[in-house]
Amino acid sequence: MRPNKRDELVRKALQVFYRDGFHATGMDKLVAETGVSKTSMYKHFRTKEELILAALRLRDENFRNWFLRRIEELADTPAEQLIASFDALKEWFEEESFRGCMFIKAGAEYQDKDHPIHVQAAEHKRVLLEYFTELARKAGARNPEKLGCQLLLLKEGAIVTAVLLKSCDPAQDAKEAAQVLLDNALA
Amino acid sequence: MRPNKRDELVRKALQVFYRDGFHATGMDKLVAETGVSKTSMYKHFRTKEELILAALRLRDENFRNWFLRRIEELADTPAEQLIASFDALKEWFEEESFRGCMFIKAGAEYQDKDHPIHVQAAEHKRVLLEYFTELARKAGARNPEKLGCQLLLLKEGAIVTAVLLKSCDPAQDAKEAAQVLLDNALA
DNA sequence: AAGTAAATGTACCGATCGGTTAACTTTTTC
DNA sequence: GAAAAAGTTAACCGATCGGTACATTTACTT
Repeated sequence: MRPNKRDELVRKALQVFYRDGFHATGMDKLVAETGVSKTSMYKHFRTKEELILAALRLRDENFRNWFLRRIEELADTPAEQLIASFDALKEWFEEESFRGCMFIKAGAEYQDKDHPIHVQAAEHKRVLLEYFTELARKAGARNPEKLGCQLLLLKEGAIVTAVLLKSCDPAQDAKEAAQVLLDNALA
Repeated sequence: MRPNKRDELVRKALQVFYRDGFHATGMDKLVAETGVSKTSMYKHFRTKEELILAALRLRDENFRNWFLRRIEELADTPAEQLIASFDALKEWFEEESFRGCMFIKAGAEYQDKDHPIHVQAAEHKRVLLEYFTELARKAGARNPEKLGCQLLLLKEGAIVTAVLLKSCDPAQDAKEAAQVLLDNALA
């Protein structure tokens, strides 16, 4: 049971789950797309749920790595970084493979608040909220918790709007809104 | 094929789809919960997709009826109504049966932009965007399209955050953010 | 009351669901 | 180089998927 084989399976599963959804993706499809046999798959992951959780962990790592790094590349000060995060979002939306937020979708397909998949999706959002809040604090916002949450609302709203509406430019509108909220929180 | 029977089936299907999701809800479960036979169900709806579309239409009607009416009850002027919409949202979030936005979930489970279910979910959001934009115009906003979209972002973000995070109060934070954006758009 | 058309229920279709059994290769260990 | 351990395979499990065929019951027309 080579660990790199397992990683490869998680990577591929992540792709397919993100593209096609969780319930809509059967283990047989995963097995066919990875080229591995079903028994091998179940040697690496005891259940489909365990595979989904592994895929979500990888997604969390990949996305946060990319998002935070990109923000730091785009801006230097905390205040500028809060705004730049919406430029990073825009880049994400414009990727051909963009299909919305995997954790929103996970939370939507597994709605029970005690379900491990729901819990893990919530954890991802909680960490991002902390990141925004910390940046807001460093930027000197009057109420960093509130500003952090408000910017998170804009980010989440922009994501679901980018999925459903092509008429408007949610990343740009969210960025301008963020600027107004930030100015207000600093004044 | 009494039309009221059909309506009753759609009502029940809406409940179950909203509670358990689309892919996770089989026609057999629907048939069991409605007490009708499978053949009858398929006399009313040629496919599961047709039933889902009917349920979404009903949801669109129900939600918009409630939301717009509640906003008008809560406030008189367009500017106040834009803000009051977040009080209405808060009431929705606090309902025991609240499970997020059915159209976000539909768009998440049927991601193909040409899929009828995705199209109908997008249409719901488009209509709400128009509503916000029209209110923004009547309120005298400098750029009503932009303000309308920004308030929609706050609304959508508040919904997905209400589903995933219990730590913060998304409706309240969204309301205060909306007030800041509105003031800024009127100044 | 007879005829008929709509509505219903039972039983079933092939395909796929998540998951397992048992035999077979490959690799590791001594 | 043989035995044990690990990894892989095809075939299969009962349950459920969306959807149908067909016989039966209900309701309306005349």
